[in-house]
Amino acid sequence: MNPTPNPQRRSEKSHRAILDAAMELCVEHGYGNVTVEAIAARAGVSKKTIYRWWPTKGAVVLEAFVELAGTATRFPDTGDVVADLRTQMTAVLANILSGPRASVYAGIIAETQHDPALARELRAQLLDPRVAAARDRLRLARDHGQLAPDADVEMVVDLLYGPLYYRLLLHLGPYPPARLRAHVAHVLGSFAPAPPASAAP
Amino acid sequence: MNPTPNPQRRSEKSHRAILDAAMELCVEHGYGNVTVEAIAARAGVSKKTIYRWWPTKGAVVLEAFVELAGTATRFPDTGDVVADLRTQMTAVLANILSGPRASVYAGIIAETQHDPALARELRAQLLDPRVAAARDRLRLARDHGQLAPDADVEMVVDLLYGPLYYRLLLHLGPYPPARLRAHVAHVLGSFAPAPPASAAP
DNA sequence: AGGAAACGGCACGTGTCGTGTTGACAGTGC
DNA sequence: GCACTGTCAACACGACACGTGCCGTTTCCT
Repeated sequence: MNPTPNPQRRSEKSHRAILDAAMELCVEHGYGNVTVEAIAARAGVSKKTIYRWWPTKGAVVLEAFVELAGTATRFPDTGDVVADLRTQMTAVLANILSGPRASVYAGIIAETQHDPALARELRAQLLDPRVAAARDRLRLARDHGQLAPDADVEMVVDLLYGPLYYRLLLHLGPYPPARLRAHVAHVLGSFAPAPPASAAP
Repeated sequence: MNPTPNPQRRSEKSHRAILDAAMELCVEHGYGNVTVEAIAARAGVSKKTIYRWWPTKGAVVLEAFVELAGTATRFPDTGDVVADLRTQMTAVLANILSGPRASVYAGIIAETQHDPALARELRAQLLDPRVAAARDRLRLARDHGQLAPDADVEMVVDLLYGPLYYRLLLHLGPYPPARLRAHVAHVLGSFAPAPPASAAP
């Protein structure tokens, strides 16, 4: 079933051509209208070669996406949480959650709804590392007194990123940068440490 | 192309059987593993009959879902926004965003990523009315002084519902009821009117 | 009562999938 | 320098679901 081909003998040229062709075709025609045959044709590659290294079309496009997204979504640390989160989320919005690649990303997420293996890959390669990094950055801010000591970082991440995905996947319109600024400011402000001595339930 | 069949002559028996069969099969085998042929077979109906009244499988399942969801997602008005929102969102979570029907709903949303017509139907029949109702309820609360006068109700809705869809569609685990309570309380608390005379940017 | 129209049953052409087979080619080891 | 091993492109194939067309039958409005 799975002869596990030898990665050392893999043609890096074909590998690159396949990833490039997959991303190009998805941007041009939309994720759902791209077939494995079309990717193979554009890459000048046999369909068999694609199936040798990836289980499905979704896995191919996911790898192309991970590669693309991996570069521009790190969390800076200038000492100001609000500014740093705003910087990172602006980059995420610009590169992934809006523009021509947003619908491709949405297509991958759609595919994970009926492909558990792809869902695991999406989490393992894209989501989990970034969520962990976001939590780390928020914990750091909490330790430095920029967030309330009892702030639930998991809830913070949900509140920061949830609405972005919600609007993307439910076609509720884009998230303009100005709105993103207000969004980040409000969420983090709602977890600010109490200035003197008072608490609101 | 579209002879627009006469709704008055429609067989209500077949109509019901199709919707029931569609929902049953989706819950049993998962949205993605259900075919129009299977729905027709289970309903004791010709495939042609389904295609006469719906353009795609997604439209059939969406109608079944709208019918099911329409009953238990109204916004009560007891005077207490926090309690009312918690009540409504608990119902949404119990009936739609968790349990056996959650993955069916996720499957429909997935399909909208490459079916613009279905996306419009989803918004028109499910999302827009409920979002509008939520905004109305929040504006009422704002008028009654339970929310800050400058509270952005659109942002409130995004913060309330965004994380729920985010966790569903990205397979980040369910939203336990206790967490939902804390979530609603925090979000609405973050828009509470300032008690004496102070403002936090 | 009559006729139009929706109905169930069936068969068909299409497109995509994922696999199988073949012969050409490139890297490694003796 | 030569055989070996495994990847490569090319093509063919069966399986499956889609969406449509045609049939004779049944249902319901006028």
